[in-house]
Amino acid sequence: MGDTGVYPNQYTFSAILPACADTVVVIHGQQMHSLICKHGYELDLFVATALVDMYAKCGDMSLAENVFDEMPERNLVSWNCMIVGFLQNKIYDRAVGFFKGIMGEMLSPDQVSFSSVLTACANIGVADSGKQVHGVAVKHGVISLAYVKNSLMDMYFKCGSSSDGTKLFKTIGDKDVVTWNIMVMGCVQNDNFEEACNYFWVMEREGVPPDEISFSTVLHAAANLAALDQGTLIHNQIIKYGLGTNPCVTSSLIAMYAKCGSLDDAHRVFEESKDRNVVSWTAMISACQQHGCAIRVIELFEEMLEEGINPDFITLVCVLSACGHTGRVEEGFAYFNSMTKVHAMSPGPEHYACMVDLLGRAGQLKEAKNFAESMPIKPDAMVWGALLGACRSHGDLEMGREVAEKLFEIEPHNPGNYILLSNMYSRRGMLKEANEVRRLMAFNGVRKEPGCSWIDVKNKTYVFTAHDRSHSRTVEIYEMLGKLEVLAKRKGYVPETHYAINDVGEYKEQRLWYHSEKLALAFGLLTLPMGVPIRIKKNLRTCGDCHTVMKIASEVFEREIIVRDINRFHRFTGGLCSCGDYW
DNA sequence: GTAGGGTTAG
Repeated sequence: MGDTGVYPNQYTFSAILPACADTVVVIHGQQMHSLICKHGYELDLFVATALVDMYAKCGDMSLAENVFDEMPERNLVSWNCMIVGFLQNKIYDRAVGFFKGIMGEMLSPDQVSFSSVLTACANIGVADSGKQVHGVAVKHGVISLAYVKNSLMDMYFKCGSSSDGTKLFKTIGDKDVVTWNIMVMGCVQNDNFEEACNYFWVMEREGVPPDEISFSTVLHAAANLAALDQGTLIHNQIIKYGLGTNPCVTSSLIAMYAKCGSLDDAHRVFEESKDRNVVSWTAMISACQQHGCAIRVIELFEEMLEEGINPDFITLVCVLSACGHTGRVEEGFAYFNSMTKVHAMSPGPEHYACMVDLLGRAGQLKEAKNFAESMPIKPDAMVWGALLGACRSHGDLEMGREVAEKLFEIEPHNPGNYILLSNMYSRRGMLKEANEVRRLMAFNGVRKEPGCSWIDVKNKTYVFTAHDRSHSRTVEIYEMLGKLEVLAKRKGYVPETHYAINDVGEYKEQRLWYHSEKLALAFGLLTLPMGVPIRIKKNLRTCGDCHTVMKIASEVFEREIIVRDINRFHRFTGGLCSCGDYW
């Protein structure tokens, strides 16, 4: 255009600016901005609004605000662009501020303003301002508009008022797929995974076709329930709706199968997926990580890089922790350094925690501590938690105590830290100190979450707590455990009594023997036919003693036993565990 | 020219 003697006008600039925004490179936009000034269109309402939008999309809200401030006149779209800009740049309180600004002018907010500001409120996470916006929306008569009511509902769920969210859901007559997705997600956020699945099937029955977001959400719920049957049913629906190759859906499928204990199915989905992106690769990498296949994690990561796909920060969490699992200290450091040097990422607390864990596991406790203390960002609970875990594994009580003190300050309500330190004391026979830690825990009002395990037999779920005697086949279960005890002791089993710290003497040994996962195991041995794997799920980490017993049971009964605890899988066969005794 | 729901981790 420059050579043709034809000059761009305001329409040209309004049309070209969105393209600059799409490149998300602020430099192009700034060049265009200079050109606009040269031609004298910077004060034009439409051009300036497009400039605001462009700067917002390029992530520079201060430049966007400069343009906005210089505008001689602004319409509702200009204001909305500021709200959306702050929202997309995660500066939520300013988005709310600009919403209030609209009402200070003689303008009336529209559904764009409402749905955007409600999303900002949802992200702030406190219902106060969201509730006020609710009132304003009612006054402006926009409450029945789909975007507004959906955003409002989502705001209530994200701000912890799920009863308000559910109430709103029930009043919505014309529920679209987004309405349903928010409801399913609302259940997931409240850990009501079964209810999440139920809502999904109701939606399906009511004839609302699920989209990829519906599937990834409900698969997340099924994964959390470790419900393979449910997950497989959902997979059938995915195929029915033709979303079997959608990368977002395949990522969730891979994660679901992995979390339900079926690495083979996860792998099959991954192999069959054609357009893989960083998320689906990471899902597969993480699946291997959860199943203790650290070498495969590193192989997959290298394959991914060869295919020219850039990792994200979650990929690196998996890779670094795989290096830690296999004692690859040098490789771990090389990958860690590659984050800044090759992948242009700055490591987050998670990555530093992985490195502390890596050094700690390798027995380099001093180096691990130095690493934590010389981090460029302030070490958080995750980092100190990794170091405490290492102190426990290597029996460094002195450092453990020091680190635990820090953790008690940073996160006084996490029971895990107290239990870890207390167990370190009792392992050394320092029962008085162990009890003191327990007392401190009680003093701070912290309670250990009661452990429970569950097992599915013939489509029914049976839940066990420690010492549970509520099951109708309790007598047989305890008989089976007695039999197992004899066989285990014959194999050289010695109870690892430091895992049951509150008790003393023989009683202590007994308490250990009736942990929930052992009860579930006994029930599985009784009810499931040979050749069928015994799948047990636990809400906490499994204890070392149970881990030992599971290994022995897999050998003496010739059974495959799969225990899914809070953060990983243990697959026991022939006296060995897939985790390589590392978890 | 502006808008709602999520995917991979520990």
